[in-house]
Amino acid sequence: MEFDKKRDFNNEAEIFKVLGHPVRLKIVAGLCSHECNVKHIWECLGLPQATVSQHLALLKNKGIIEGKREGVEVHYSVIHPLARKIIDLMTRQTASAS
Amino acid sequence: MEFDKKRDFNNEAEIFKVLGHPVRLKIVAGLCSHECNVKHIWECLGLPQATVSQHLALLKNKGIIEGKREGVEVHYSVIHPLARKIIDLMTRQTASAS
DNA sequence: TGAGAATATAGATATATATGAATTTATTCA
DNA sequence: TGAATAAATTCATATATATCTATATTCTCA
Repeated sequence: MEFDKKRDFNNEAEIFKVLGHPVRLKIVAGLCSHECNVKHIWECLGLPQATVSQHLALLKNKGIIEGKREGVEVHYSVIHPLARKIIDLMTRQTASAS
Repeated sequence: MEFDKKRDFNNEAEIFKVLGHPVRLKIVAGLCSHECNVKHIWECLGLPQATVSQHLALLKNKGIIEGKREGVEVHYSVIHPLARKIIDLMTRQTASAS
């Protein structure tokens, strides 16, 4: 049976849902190549600090990124293997996926 | 600059957003292995017909699936290449992605 | 043509999410 | 300690989404 009531993908759906926001996707894609601090992110993206911070909090709660405090700054990096693979796949697609 | 204000992933984010719902993800995953009609889907999933139909409409509008009418029935299949690859990646992960 | 089955759509309502402003917490360093 | 900077949290509000019920559409076939 290809549609199995019992075999669900709830965890995976959670991941997609979180990645399914342009700002968060941009953040995760950026963090995939360079871990960095929060200020750098919101300055680059031209977004309010609070907005970025809230997106980061969500990403952290879902286990997609993790933050390490280094002095005054908190450095974030992507720790979720599937998320990383998905971003990889996506960025390799370049323009063909629109 | 790893966070580029101009280089966005809006199209990709749309795809993730649509896949980021347990029911839709299950539908798309199922359709990846077998195209089939609507009744089969909602019967297997144990969901109201209207609910499934609306999820299908959304998936169709986003270009992830397409429906072909065959007599009384409409058969759906996955047509979005990136979506297909993502589902592939996901199902290959099995239990490791939770 | 008209009954019946398969899908789709509309409208209503509950819930979730996004964002901005203001505030708070955490940390450094003079 | 206290000023300054980085980040997180809270609260209010606007917007989007999910789902249900009811209804409409599309097609087949007797």
